Amino acid sequence: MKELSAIAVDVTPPDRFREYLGTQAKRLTRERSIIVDEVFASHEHFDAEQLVARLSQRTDGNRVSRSTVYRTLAELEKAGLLRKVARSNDREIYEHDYGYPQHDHLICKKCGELTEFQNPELNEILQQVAAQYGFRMEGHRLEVSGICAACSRPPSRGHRKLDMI
Amino acid sequence: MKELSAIAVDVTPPDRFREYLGTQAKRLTRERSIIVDEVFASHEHFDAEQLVARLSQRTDGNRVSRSTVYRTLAELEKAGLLRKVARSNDREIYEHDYGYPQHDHLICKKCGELTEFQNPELNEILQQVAAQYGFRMEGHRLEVSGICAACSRPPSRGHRKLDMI
DNA sequence: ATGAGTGCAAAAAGTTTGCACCGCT
DNA sequence: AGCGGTGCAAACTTTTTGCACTCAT
Repeated sequence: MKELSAIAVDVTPPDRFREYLGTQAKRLTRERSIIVDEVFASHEHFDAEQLVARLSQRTDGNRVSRSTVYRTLAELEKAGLLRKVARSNDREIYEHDYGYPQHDHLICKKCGELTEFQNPELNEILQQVAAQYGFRMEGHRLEVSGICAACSRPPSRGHRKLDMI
Repeated sequence: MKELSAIAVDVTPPDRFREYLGTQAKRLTRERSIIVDEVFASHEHFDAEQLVARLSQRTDGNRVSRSTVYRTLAELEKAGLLRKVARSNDREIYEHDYGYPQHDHLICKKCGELTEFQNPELNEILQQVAAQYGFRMEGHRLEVSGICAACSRPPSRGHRKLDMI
């Protein structure tokens, strides 16, 4: 995935999660730690199934069940650590929502690549529109679809993650 | 739903659908006609289940099965008559994509209301961004989430379609 | 101890599909 | 005739949930 650079963060994701859980009288269990570590090991977009695949097949003591993955993803979302960015192949796609700048995505219809981009004007415009409708904006989700640069040069058959039939 | 005004259309949806079907060696059956008529009877956002409910309970000769509704929605999408605008309550929400201006939506988290808005600058910005990344933009989906004007005045308990628990 | 959390299997919910029959062209 | 379309029920996918057991605090 093409990504923007990270922002300096004072508190690490695990810390922030613990913090959030504390306010909810919830516990930071071994399973939840494993999940946070795995999720924040790299700034990749992912879906629940991919995470389940990685965590439920571990043979050591770090295995986590499918149910717990789903339940924890929901907590991480509430904690502001993750957010759903898009939906692809009938699955919700998650990304880090902590320690990274606000941004939107270009989604290639051919290879599925998600490219992040930032545009300050965009938010200004949305603020204006919301104000105009008396709408209290809390967030947005913008997916620009089309064909990415790599896939636009067909001769070399550059970039086809989606060849899976 | 709050909506924008219609654009003058030369060809009616049924005509356009027939046209499309022709190019695909497909047929405009009685069932498909019933569905197009129902779908374009009003400019409302809807999901498959709502359409199924309306069409599968008819007692006269105009009943259409669930399968056919799903299959035809897919055709209407390919024909450029409908598009998925959002996902609400785990269902895809459709709207007319023919005879109506391009626009985006404000989605109220409380009542679920979809409000359409138009902003020319938005598209310009996306064009620029796409160009910058060598991305061939084909479309976009923008959902602005927050609280609508009606739901922002809680005392009167104005507007709560989602009170369904 | 005590109530939150986990894993499992079963259940939901939305959507898709195999198949036998139907009906345009 | 031939092929596309329909309806039904069963299958599938992703996500959620009931329950008995486990464990963090």
